[in-house]
Amino acid sequence: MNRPIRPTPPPRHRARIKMADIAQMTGLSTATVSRALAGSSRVRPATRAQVEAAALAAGYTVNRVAANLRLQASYAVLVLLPDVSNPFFADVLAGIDQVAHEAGYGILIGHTGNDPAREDHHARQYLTGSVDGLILVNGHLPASLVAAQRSSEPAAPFVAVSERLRDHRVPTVGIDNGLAIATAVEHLVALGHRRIAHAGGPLGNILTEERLRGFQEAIVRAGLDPRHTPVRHGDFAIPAGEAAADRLLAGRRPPTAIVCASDHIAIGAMRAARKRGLAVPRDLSVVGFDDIPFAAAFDPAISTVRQPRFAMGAAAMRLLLDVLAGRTPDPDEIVLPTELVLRATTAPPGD
Amino acid sequence: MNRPIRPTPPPRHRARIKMADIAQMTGLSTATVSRALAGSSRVRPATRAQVEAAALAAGYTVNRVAANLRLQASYAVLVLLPDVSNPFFADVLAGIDQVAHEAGYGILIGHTGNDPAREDHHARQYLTGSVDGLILVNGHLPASLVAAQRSSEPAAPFVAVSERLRDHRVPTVGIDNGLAIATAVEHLVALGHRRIAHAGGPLGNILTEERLRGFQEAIVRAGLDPRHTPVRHGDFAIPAGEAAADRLLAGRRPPTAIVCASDHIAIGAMRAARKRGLAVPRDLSVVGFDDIPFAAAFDPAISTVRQPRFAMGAAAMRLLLDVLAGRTPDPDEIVLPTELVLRATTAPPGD
DNA sequence: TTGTATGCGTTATCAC
DNA sequence: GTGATAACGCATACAA
Repeated sequence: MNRPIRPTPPPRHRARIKMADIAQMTGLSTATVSRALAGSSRVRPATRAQVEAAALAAGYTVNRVAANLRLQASYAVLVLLPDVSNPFFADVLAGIDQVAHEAGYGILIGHTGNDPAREDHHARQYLTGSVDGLILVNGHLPASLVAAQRSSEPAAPFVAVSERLRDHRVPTVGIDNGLAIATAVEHLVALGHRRIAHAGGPLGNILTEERLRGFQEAIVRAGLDPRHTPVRHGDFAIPAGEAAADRLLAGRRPPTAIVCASDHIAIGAMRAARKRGLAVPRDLSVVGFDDIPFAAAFDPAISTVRQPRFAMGAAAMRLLLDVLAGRTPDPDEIVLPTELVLRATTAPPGD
Repeated sequence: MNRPIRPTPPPRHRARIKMADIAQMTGLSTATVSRALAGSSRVRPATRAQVEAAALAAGYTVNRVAANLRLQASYAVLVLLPDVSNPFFADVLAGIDQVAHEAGYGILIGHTGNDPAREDHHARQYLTGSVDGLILVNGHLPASLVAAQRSSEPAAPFVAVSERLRDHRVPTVGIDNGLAIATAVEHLVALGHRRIAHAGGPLGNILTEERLRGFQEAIVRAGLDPRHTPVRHGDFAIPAGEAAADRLLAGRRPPTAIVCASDHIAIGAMRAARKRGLAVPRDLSVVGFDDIPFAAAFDPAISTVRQPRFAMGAAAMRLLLDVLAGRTPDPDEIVLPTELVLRATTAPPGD
């Protein structure tokens, strides 16, 4: 049991002014003050103005905690991110934020660092009142939610983005990873490449598996010899890409193109190529995945698979709003289209 | 007045189990259940075990909203970020997170998008109970906090990181921007550069001004001719860096080195150089600022000023803990050391 | 060691 | 259109 630690005794800084104070100042009841502040139509305009003036003068703001307790809702959702620094998430967040804002919801971001304990902590902590729902971005299903979801009870208020959850029926928005990779492979094949490698993500990851399968199927469809289409796995980061490419390029007949599972991997692959004196794209073509902002800034600018990040976030929030409103989302799995962005890292094979 | 919009009526999904239920299940009072769950020493071990078993079986978790209302504290802090995607913030967050975690606090992240309205919204919304304090990272002082801070009242529970707040006495942790830039200039001077330019951040920004001043003072100290040390301003992003360098390099006697106010600006500057057929560092030396993760991955690897991001976050959280504990932080302005990281974008001038 | 009762600051129901 | 009051779920002072 992880027991809440209560650290320092909470020393109040300055008695916060409350609704009763405003009521007293205006000579009204808290009921009327509440109604006026909430924008109820059942309060005389003059009264409302008076209340608003008093609140402004006193610097009063409704205590959300008390209101939430009474309302049994917070109009806020928690977005669980494994790693806030990943530029991939920025636009997803923006999409979530926009839809949430329009619907009168606020968003909070929880950083889990891929730590299941953190995920669980956040989920437990905030799902008991502080937020109305959860959006899981590329994360795992917090353990405390698994139990709830396993039973055939009404859907808990959460949805997943990007990474489909294994073995759980959770509303999800994502992309067709297999198709996206296949598009990249087909582009390289059309360019004349016959020895195409894949630098994939971590094994065990669903995205990795979908991309790997898409790669292999595209290779088969193109009639390429699987012996010349090697695959290496690592995580999604730069060093892993460099390591993967190091090994991929070390063979007797190295690939002329590498399809990567992330832009970071692509950057690592280009480092490896450079070390060997290989020029991109002349000696080696590289395709990334995600189209992070840096992809276009890199030298050479990276050809990559663009994910509709903003739309993914927006769709996820809409899904969550459905769940929160008690509707069962239909469809509950949304697949958004990707786009192959051709820049400067792909060219016909040199030899 | 921005009146709270209350969107859909909050349909409860499933009557949440509460402490009274656990009390009933165990035949104890809610008081004892509460004590057992809170880890009070004044409860018999057997009783505690019984309560924990029941809670576990029922999947019960304490309702934080109710507890917070009662405790008048949430043991959570809100970190306000202008832009979650900026890789600069990741380590700062990690530093905050670690110290917070050790002290029994949780952190929530608010994304403001540099929108004062958002900042204010977050500040008001969450400072009324949902969180105990605020950490402003590189942001502005939310309007609703300005009033509180202006008066000579006890410090409101918030601190600032990175960007010093103008005209307000707020505990702050940052770096010596002027010194940092000066170090870069001195390095270039030692290399033999005499025509050094500065591609700065947005005017009006405190960081920009400190860096600019540091640049100019270092130039004077080195005895360089100010006519050969031009300055351009833009925002901190890549395109601005490219534009600035475009103009800087267009003169009759262009600079042989550019000191940039961010790594992004440096990347933009290198694009501009490339367009003109200038090789970095042979024809142009470039120094960035921040040492974002990409700086080392870039080709060529960027020489840059490293900020102690993790330490900055950790120090900020410690400062906030002081304020939350009712202590007046001393010192209330912490300046952490930077480090010039030499990589592959600086060399003696070519001509 | 445990139970009873009260209040944290709101909002909603019901009177008026 | 406004006021009194109960209830949201929990933690603690006080009693036992």
